[in-house]
Amino acid sequence: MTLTDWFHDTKPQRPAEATDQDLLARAGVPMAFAKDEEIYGQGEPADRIYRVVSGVVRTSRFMPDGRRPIGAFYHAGEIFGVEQGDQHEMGAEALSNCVIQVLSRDAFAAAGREAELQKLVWEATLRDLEIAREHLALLVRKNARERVASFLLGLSEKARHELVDLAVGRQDMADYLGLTIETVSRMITQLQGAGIVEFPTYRQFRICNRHMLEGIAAG
Amino acid sequence: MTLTDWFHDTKPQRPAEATDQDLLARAGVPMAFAKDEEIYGQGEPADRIYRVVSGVVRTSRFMPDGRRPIGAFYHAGEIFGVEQGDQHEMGAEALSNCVIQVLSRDAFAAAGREAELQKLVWEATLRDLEIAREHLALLVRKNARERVASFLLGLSEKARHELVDLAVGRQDMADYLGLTIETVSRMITQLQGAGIVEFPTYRQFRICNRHMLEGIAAG
DNA sequence: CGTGGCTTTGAAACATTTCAATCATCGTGG
DNA sequence: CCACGATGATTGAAATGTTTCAAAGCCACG
Repeated sequence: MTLTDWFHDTKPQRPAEATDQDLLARAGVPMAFAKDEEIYGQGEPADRIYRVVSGVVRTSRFMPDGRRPIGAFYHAGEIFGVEQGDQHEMGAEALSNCVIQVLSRDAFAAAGREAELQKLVWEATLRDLEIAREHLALLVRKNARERVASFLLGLSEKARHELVDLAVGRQDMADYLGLTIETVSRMITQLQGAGIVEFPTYRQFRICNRHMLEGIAAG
Repeated sequence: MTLTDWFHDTKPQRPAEATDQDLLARAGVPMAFAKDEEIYGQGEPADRIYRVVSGVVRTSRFMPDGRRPIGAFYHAGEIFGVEQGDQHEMGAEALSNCVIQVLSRDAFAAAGREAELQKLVWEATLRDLEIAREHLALLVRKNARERVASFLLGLSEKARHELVDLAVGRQDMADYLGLTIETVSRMITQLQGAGIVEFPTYRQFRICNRHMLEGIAAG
């Protein structure tokens, strides 16, 4: 599928998995990253494509004032690190121990898969835009309780087990949601008290009443 | 410049004006829209490309709950209405009386300018992403005063006169900034009281102390 | 001139942050 | 293996910022 095809395609676009995984899976090199390890830094050359095999990755950008707007979280199966320019606008770090499959852009070229590469870039950009817009809507319209509920719900949709791994600490949640640690903590306590979610440990939870959680998240 | 060229271009990408304007200016049909008129609706086929000649346009999306996250504001010279799918994810409306140059996508095809069209789509998407990210940073990290200051500053950069047209009412500002009308109003009063900006009328302003305004906007 | 829509202002209610203290958890070394 | 210390999470109380509700003011338009 070339970009032109893509462009004229009438169906709603979904991050396609099949072909991406093909090449990445065949030619990509699996690499392990430890928790908190940097996968690539802001400003480094963006000459590789990454796919999460396991673990959770976060992209974020450091601002002049020292604070850190977060781009997105990436979970197993998701592709990241694909950027429009040739240097990374945001850095990426492993939030947990991760296995990441890595493929250089040159490998695409070598394989004569330019078109596929373009498609990856395009899809990654669209996905980023969609994520940014949803995030925007969350920040504009939702209060603390709703934000936390949305966040947990979002995580649970990506997760494969009933017991969901938070992967991030409270500070990261707070940054992402535009709240303080303390507020996040209070909201979690509240949701837990209402029997809607359950936190066996600080970093993993289970949804007890999905319907209610969705009600809260919707506002 | 094809998309492949673009992709390999090393320079930081800026919404290019030259070629876009060429085709749009030559083949585009100028149309007038009255204030508050809908240019296209959410869900309508996205088969045209628009460029603002004069006036201000806003894109926004209606959410299930009735509220309205705003995509962006577009001023003279900017291109909008270009979308990845073939229907508009957001509607567009004229915030003031506008002149908009319109060109159908088919016209690009007819002119054998597919590549240019692709480039337009690509650039528009990148710009949207950049706007969304900046907006995100604003909402996550800034308080009411800083948000309003940033907004005014942003408008003034797009404007061509010292006396800047707001184009939007307080309600629109508030929606965009994630605040209430009243808070926006108070912040404006405050900035005015401090002699940083001046509002000769409700809908236009002048920056008296740009340096200070920038200081506030930065946080 | 009114009238209607938008804006400003005020006061009280509310949500969130801040600051401070306590508590849990986990890894480490005794 | 347990105790300890460090890190991160929770809780509380007061302060702050923002919203809400209500009223008054301003401007544009007929």
